[in-house]
Amino acid sequence: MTSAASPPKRGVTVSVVPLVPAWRVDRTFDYALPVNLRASVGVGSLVRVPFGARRTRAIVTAVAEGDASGLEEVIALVAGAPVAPGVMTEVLTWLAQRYVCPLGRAFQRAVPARVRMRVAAPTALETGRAAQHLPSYDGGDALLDALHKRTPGAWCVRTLPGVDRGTLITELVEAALAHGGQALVAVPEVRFGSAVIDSLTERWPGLARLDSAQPDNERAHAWLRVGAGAPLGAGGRSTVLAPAGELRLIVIDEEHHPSYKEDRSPRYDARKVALQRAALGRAVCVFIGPTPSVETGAAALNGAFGSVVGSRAEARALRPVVETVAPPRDRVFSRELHQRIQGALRAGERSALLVSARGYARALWCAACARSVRCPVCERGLFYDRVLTSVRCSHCRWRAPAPTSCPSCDSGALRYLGAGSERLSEQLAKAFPRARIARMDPDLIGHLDQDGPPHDVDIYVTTWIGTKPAIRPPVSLVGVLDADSLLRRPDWRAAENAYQALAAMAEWAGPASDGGRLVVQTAEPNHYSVQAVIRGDYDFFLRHELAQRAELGYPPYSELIRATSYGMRRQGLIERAAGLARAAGARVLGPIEIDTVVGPGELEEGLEILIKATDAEPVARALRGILASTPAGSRLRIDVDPR
DNA sequence: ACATTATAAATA
DNA sequence: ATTTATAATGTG
Repeated sequence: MTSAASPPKRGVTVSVVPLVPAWRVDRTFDYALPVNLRASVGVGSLVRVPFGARRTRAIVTAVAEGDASGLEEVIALVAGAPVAPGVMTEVLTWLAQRYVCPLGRAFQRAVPARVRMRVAAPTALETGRAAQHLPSYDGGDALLDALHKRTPGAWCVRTLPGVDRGTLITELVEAALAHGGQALVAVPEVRFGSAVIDSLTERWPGLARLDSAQPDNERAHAWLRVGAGAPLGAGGRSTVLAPAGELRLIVIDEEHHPSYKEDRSPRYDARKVALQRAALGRAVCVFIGPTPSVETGAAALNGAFGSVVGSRAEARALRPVVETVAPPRDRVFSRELHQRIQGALRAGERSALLVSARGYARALWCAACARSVRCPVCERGLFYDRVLTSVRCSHCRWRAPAPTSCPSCDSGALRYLGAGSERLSEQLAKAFPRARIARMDPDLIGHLDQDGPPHDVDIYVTTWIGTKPAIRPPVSLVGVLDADSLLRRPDWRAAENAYQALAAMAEWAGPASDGGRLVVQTAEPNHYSVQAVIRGDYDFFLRHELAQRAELGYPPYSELIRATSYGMRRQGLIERAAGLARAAGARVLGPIEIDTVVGPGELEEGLEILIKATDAEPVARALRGILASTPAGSRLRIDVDPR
């Protein structure tokens, strides 16, 4: 950054992105860099600059020698380590373009909450242990070779069920950092802890923990340590934006997980960001998990990604016995499932039962007029909470004391329909009086911070939230009571999510050789998502799902953008968006009317279109113009790569 | 006529 | 986002 001895004293100009998330400031600004800052400020530095009538923080995107007269001067360097080194300024600029947000909002994501702290010089990582497990995977040696030789590229590692991914990821990091550089590991859902981060911490206690489970200041410190060159950082979705200037490897654990999509602006998909970052920075990007997303599976299939898989024979050996039974009409769990639970109890083994609804009853239904009690706000069915004796709408969160008589015919013949986790526990207690039954649902989950998973239970009753590896007890029988609620969701990803959820349940039940058994209550036992779990065959699922996606033109055969307009001028706004998308060569579905929940019992009316494009980026560029000039009182929300 | 409050414009 | 100029509205 220092110009040696250049007699004609020329100035130094820096271009910066002010951290101002406004469309009016969607570009870089130039400042003069005073002599005293020339040694410490470079591309990626966080600085303070005069901006309008005030001062604001900004990130440097370029440094050039030249005439700097007439420019305002940079006031100071704010953080001791760069927050966007290497290719990060390019990545953030790309992110703002693809995900249609102002530059300042994208660049804000590179800055931690607290930033005024001293950062120690980084210490090297102790590496050199030979990989034990990866070489036994097909393609594992090729991936290790690419890491050693620093051959850039993207890889899909499909792990065997029940395998400890922490060990595999440790082996990847060892190989990548054998000759220096930096690595980042992103994991989903850090709230209940992460086995992967735990094993990385065990191997390298000094790693920079970037996850939100850390206190703000420690997290910020870890972020700056990465900026200062710390070799290894690990954390949640935002880890893909950590300031590693010498990035060699970026790992996305459980790549199929929905938490990799940010749900506030900038609505980025961390997987796409990781790929883009690796491509620009010539790093290796590894997606690892037991059930890769369809997009990633397809890329591994057609050779766009390198592919690493466990042997099919081993995968088959690790699956449980899987049974499907028809959902019983007059009760919650079938005779078959009842017998299986009894069998497990006799053998002294634990069972888990998965219910799709929390609370007591999924619906309140009037036997006199055959109508169910509906939400006055959004007209959906209400579920009944017996503890609070209230009814609640699962969509808009509206709630009220439970009615004692039918709102439409005033009859007192209200029945509880569809068992929630609470009612099921009650029925189980009657059926198996000596069994110890534990219940877990979203209302109870806050209470288990320190306790961890319940171990002294015979039957564990839970909604999907209680199946997360960090909080579930080990079991040998898993019963999914309503697989059809997964398969029939009106969502183009329903089959994929159903397969992934059922495969996770099979993994929980464990191998048949250890007595593992999965019972799935479904009216569609021949659905390929169910069949793929029975066969323990990911490729079977992928083939069938890809055929569907091709037919309907969904990813990976297109990229999606969802646009939603709100406010007085929403009609005109959404039509303008649709017109621009069509002009950019995309297909547009809709608009349809939608209600967005803005508070308990509060809905906002909107109009929504779904855009299918071969490449989302030209469409995003076209839509950018509208966003910068939406009429007052109206809003347009653009979601590229919607979840 | 002047103070208070909403609104728009600009940011090197 | 924040500030500041400007317009709009209210008050004595």
